[in-house]
Parts: sequence; C-alpha cells; structure tokens
Amino acid sequence: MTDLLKLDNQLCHRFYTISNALTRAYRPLLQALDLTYPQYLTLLALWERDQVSIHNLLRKTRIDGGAMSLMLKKLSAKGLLEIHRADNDQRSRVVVLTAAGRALKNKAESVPEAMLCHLSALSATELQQLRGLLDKLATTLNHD
Amino acid sequence: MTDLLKLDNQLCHRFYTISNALTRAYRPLLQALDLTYPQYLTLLALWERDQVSIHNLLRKTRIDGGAMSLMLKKLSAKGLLEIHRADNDQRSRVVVLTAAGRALKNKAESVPEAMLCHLSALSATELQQLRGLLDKLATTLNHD
DNA sequence: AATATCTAGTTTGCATGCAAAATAAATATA
DNA sequence: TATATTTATTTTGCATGCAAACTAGATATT
Repeated sequence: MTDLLKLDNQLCHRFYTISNALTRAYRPLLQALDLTYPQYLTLLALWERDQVSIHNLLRKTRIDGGAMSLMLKKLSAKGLLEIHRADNDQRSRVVVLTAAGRALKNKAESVPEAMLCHLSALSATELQQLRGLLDKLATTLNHD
Repeated sequence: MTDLLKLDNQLCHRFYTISNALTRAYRPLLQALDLTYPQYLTLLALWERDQVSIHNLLRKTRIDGGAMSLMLKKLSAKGLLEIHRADNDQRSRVVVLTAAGRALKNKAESVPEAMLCHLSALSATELQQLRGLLDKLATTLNHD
C-alpha cells in the first residue's frame, strides 16, 4: 500500500503550499493599493454588493470573525468604508463603502489580470477543470 | 466579458477557503497528538527521513522559517526531537527525532485515514486528477 | 591573508486564523 | 411576562505566515 504518512502523498499539504504561495504572490500587487489579501477579499465582496451586514460579509469571504472585526476598523480608519447599525436588528452592523472605497475598485482592476501569470502553468481548460474540482471539494468541506 | 473582480470567479479565494477548512479539519484529529498542523507536517518529514538539516526541513515542508525556528524549540521542549549542530557546517543544525518522537508515528497512522472522509466529495479518479493539476500549478508557483 | 559576499538560522513586528469567552440584542419557551 | 436560548459581533490568547533586520559561520575575490 502507498504510505499515507508520506508528505508528498498529502493532498492537504499541496493546498497549504499553494494557498500560501498565492497569498504571497498577491502581496506586491496589493501593496500598490495598500491592502492585505483578506482586506482585498472584503473589498471584492463590497464592490460586488454594497451595504452588507458583517455576518453576510463573513459568510461570503469566509474570513475569520475576529480578524474581520479588527480589519473593518482599520479599513474604516483609512476612510474606505463605514460601519453602521442596522435599523431592524440592533445587533447587526452594516458595512457601507465610502466614495474612496468605491473609487479604489478602478485601481484594483489590474490585479486579477496580473495574478493570471502565476496560473500560466495551466491551460484554460485545466483551470476550468480545476475550478470544478475545487468547488466540488468545497461543498463538503465548507459545511463544517 | 466575465467580471474578473467577482469573488466567486476567483480561483485564489477557493484555495484560501479550502486550505483553511482543511487545517481546521485537522485540528481535532491532531489534538489527540497534541500537535498543530505545521508541527504535524514537520514530523511527517522527519518520520520519512530523520536527521535532516533545518534548511532541508524548510524546503520540504515549505513552512515559514521564523515559525519553524520557534516550533522546533517547542517540539524539542516536549521531548519529541533534538537539535544538534552539524559537524561539517557550524551554521547548519540537524534535527533528530527522540524515541518519543519516533513512537508518535504510530498514533499518527490514523490521521490520514480520518482526513479522507473530508475528501469524500471526490472520487478516487477525481482526487488523482486534482493532484495532477495541483502539482502542475505548484511547479510554476513555488519557483518564487 | 584581508575584505566582500553568501548562506543558515534567529529575532522582531505586524496581520491573520482559530477557538473560546464575553456582550448585547432578539427569540423562543415556560 | 420572566427566563432560557439563540444570534451578531467583539475580545482575548496562542500559533503561524511574511518580510526585514540581524548574527554567525562559510566562500569567494582581490
């Protein structure tokens, strides 16, 4: 039988390695926007749909709640967004982009393209295929 | 054209999500061994080949150097390994498992199996396919 | 041989990820 | 209605990941 404890046989180690490498690859690109990767994820979500509750932002981005809490304060301090109480539910808070936050989207347009070069090892078909497999895996995994 | 800034279109976000979910899934399993995931990775490498330099351990596991430095001290303090100077190169240090460190391998045998259930969304063929795509991606990405 | 350069590890500061505890507000239940 | 439970968010403590600065030993260059 194959040795399940062999590091090179571990699928999870590949995810660990690749995920870290991707975040590392983002860094220089996002530095131009003065954003970290999780901050970028949060803005992606907000550019797509503004005025979202923190709860929904967490569901969408899958960022850690504690980290998100601090991060939103920083983004707010930088003037990219504001945090308001929800009208209907006093526990819930709604995140709203400022004009500066919305404007940053333009500078971000180039980021996904620039990242594509790091994925050039795979053809368009393979990327498609990979995406399908990842999504399938995620459904089971993200159920927690 | 597809919106490249849409979160759901981001391959990198999938890696971020899945990688975190996998590490989270490991936690309860590794708790029985009193190990974190990076510590587990390090031991996997050592169970496979003992008496490795820290440098090679870093290359093999792709763990952060700073984190590894602290981690090895902890594992050493727990009596799982020892850190010696290399004979030929006084800068280099060699990591050697203790009897306790080697013995822990037995308890770890069940971990990979237990993790498989989290991957049950994919068939054996699909897992094979996924592994191929990840390896292909890693070659470009890990060149740094 | 003396100086410059490279290499292996460590340390430091900052930003998470994660779990658990703590708050506060909304719901459900008795 | 009073109490228990659930839900949204924050706070806290610990372990990394990452980059940059630092130390010490090994190599290369002049």
